[in-house]
Amino acid sequence: MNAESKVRLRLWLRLLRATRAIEVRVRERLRVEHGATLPRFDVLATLARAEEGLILSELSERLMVSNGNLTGIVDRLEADGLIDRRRRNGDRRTSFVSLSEEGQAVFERMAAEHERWIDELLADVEAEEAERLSTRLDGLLAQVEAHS
Amino acid sequence: MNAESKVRLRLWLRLLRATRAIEVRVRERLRVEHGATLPRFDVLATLARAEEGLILSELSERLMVSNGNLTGIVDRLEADGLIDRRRRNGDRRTSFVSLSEEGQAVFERMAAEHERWIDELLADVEAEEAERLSTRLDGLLAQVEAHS
DNA sequence: ATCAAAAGCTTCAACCTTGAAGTTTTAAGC
DNA sequence: GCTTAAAACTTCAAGGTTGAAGCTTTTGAT
Repeated sequence: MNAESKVRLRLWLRLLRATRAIEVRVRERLRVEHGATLPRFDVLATLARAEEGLILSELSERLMVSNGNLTGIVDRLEADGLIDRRRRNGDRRTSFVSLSEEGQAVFERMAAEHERWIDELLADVEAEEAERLSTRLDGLLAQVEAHS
Repeated sequence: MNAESKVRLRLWLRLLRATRAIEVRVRERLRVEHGATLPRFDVLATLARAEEGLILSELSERLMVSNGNLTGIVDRLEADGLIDRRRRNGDRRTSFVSLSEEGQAVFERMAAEHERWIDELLADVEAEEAERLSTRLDGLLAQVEAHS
């Protein structure tokens, strides 16, 4: 293995560690302050960004999780009254999902706090630096996704 | 919420997406080519780096997962003969864990491929760029960990 | 119109993950 | 020495996660 591969490997390990560190803290907060989990929050956030709603498979693609996984999470969110589920375009295969009124309200409260937590956690990252890093991670994502 | 917090939020979201994208691909490869999972690989990798071995709680801290979680993973790795478990310093509370000979061999094979996969996935990231990003993520991790 | 293939879900078993509660063992204070 | 606190695990229930297998519905090719 050449030296470049070591450097890339290190990048991947750091990426994973940094992400996990933040993830652990966000999970904890979501649980303690909202009785929520990260996957549930992610689903609500993705729906909130989608305006109209999404079919399940679109949701699973955006979240990068399996379809089977989403079935369960969405089941529970629906049971809790946070999302609505209906058919789309008369296609009887699809499950079109959107935020309920309550889901919208609940999400907005969580999202505002979530933004605050991240702002606190990353307080020492200058805006410019954050911008730069974001751009690079975006590029990185694009490259990774180009591989199949 | 001010503009800076939006930028930081975006950074976090990008971090998460990039990490997940890589993670999904690594998981798939580990499964298909080695019948392994990421958590198992992570445990082996951490032990391989530790030379002597580690007690469970040290392992859980490094991996940023709960103690209860590790019990199960380590149970299965032990059952598969990849790791050894014994007492340390006569302390009968601790579970001191290390790679078995087979575990060492299995890990080395996986690690070499893992490095290759990452090298392929991140092929378009220049070494210098990777270096820079790593350093920044390291700083970011330190800042996050400073928050409790 | 027919029928094979694809799309969209759901179900399932196995594993991962968590935090809370409980057990055993060690350390600390008196 | 005794007793309380702390440390290190394990167990457990609930939820998340996956890929494989299976079901229904739609699409596309003929």
